[in-house]
Order: sequence, then structure tokens, then C-alpha cells
Amino acid sequence: MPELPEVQTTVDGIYKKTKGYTVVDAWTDYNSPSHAEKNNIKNPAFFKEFKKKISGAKIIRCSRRAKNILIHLSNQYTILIHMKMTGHMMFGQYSYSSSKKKDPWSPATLDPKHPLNDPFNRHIHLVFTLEKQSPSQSESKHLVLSDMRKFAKVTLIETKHLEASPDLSHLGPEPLEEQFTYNIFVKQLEKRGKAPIKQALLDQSLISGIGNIYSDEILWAAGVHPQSQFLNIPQPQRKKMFLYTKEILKKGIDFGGDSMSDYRNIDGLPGAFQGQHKAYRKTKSVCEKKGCGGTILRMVIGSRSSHFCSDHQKMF
DNA sequence: ACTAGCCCCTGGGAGC
DNA sequence: TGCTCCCAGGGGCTAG
Repeated sequence: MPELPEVQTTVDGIYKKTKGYTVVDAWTDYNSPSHAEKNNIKNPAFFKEFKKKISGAKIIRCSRRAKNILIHLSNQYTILIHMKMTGHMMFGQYSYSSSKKKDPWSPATLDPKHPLNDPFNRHIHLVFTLEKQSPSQSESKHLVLSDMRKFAKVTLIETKHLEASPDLSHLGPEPLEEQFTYNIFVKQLEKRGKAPIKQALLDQSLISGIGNIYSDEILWAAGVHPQSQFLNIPQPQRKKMFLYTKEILKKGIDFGGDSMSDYRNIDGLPGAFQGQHKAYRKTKSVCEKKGCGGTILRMVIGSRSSHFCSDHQKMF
């Protein structure tokens, strides 16, 4: 599922592929007005306005805040995309078939082995048609959102109001920024110092961008049991948690994200971090820590599954 | 001010 | 083979 490293990889990919392109059209089949928020393209009236406002605008920059993709347009608006569980963005050439009611968009290529033909890439519910305005490159390209379970949220915010918007204003600091120091890490986690540390790490208002996979991996590396309370964790383990938070998130980016589930990059290709897991979804396997010999267990904490070593992850 | 639990959604896997 | 049921979970929301 897209966490900080997957979203960062996506954002970098979108920027590389789409900078300088102009949005000329948008299409969606998200349509759940009974549950949709007012400011979400799942609301048909909102989508109509959304499409009108983004059409003709140029993509000038792309950035990330927590697990949100931010596509900044030349007209002072920013498209905000939260991919939730199963969303991922891809860039390429697609064609539309009006005869197919379900998933009518497919890659223009017919080669079944082409990465865009991966079944996980065939749940396209949002399409931006992009054009370069130079006559030599007038061919249309598409930036699409594949989202098997349709949890994604897409909205449009005036760029100057971004940080103050309800989507971003509650978010805690970015763990990979230089300003994110050990003191800030401690200060943030102390706010929920009595909650299981697993839940505190997932709390986006404390630290941004960590999800279920990376929190399991950070706690495994630091040797901390997921049910420990932060207030009881001694300083050496706290320092390890801090260092591994940065290190493991960076490693996730270096490996191109985690595709154990359905995350794919901008080209429709899987990342490789799933091969690096030490804990997440390794239930019943032998702990890989040198000389440990423990077993990876699974436990539900805060209605999220948590994976940890029975032996070297200590309860504090 | 907490937290537990529901909800959105669909494909994959287990069990029969 | 095919049906039913359970599970995956980010984050918004409500109820307690």
C-alpha cells in the first residue's frame, strides 16, 4: 500500500514525465454521491467543476505531503490525490472503449506482457489527458489512477490555501526532512506516550507518512515490541527507532517502493522493497536477525495487523 | 480527550 | 468447479 516511499517514488515519476504538459481533459467513473464528501471527485457535481478548473492548466511542479500527491498547476490550483490502500498513478498512452462498461480504459499497447497490462494496473478510475503545446509533440498522453478498491480521494485546492486545508493541516512533521530531529521525534511520540507504539507510529498527526509496512519494519529493526508504550521505552531504543525511521523510509525509496500488494510505479512496474521485509507479513517465519532464532508473530493492534519477532523485540 | 469499531471497496485465498 | 465467507487496511467518522 502506498506509504511515504511509494508516494515519493510516484511524485518523482509524475514530475519527471509530466512537467510542462497541459491538462486538456479529465475523465472518471468514480461515482458514489451517497458517501462522497463534498470536495471529492466521487461527487459528480464536484468533478464537473474540477474538470473545468484544471482544463488548460499546465503542470508546473509535483510534491508530496505525508501520503498525499500534490500536482501544482499554473493556474494557482493544486490537485491533491490520496491513493489510500490500492491506488497508484501511471503515465502512458491509453485508449477508451465505449463498449466496456467496466474498466473501459486500457493501455494503447496490445502486448500482453507490457507492464501496463498487469492486472493490478487495470482498474483505472481517473484519467487526465495531457498534451504538450509544441506542435512537434502534439500527441496525447495520459496520467491515470488505477485503484482496485476505489478508496482514493482526489480533490482540488487553491495552492495558497494548501497547508491550511483540512487535508493537510493536521499532519505531523515529515520524517525525512533535515529539521526532523531526535528531539522532535520524541516530542511528537510523547503526545501519545501511553498508546501502543505501533499505533503512535501510524498516527499521521504525530509523524507523517508511516504506514503498516514501514512501522513493522522500524520496530523490528529497533528491537521494540509493538505494544510497548513510548513513555516506557529507554533512550537507546528511542534513538534506534529514530534512526531506523529515517533509514528504512529512505531504503524504501531506494528500492522503488513496496509492491507486496498492488503498488506499481509510474511505468506500471513493481518496486522491490517487499524483498527486504524482516517482519511485515512474515508470520511464522524464523527471525532473520543474526543469532536471534525467534519467530515472527502476528497480532492485531488498533485493528491493524502487526508483525514482530517473538524474541528480540522487547516489551517496554 | 480518549479509543473501539464501522465504513468505503474488490480480489484473492481458504473451506466446503 | 463454484459457491460463500473472510481478510487486507488508510483514514474519516460516530458512538461510547
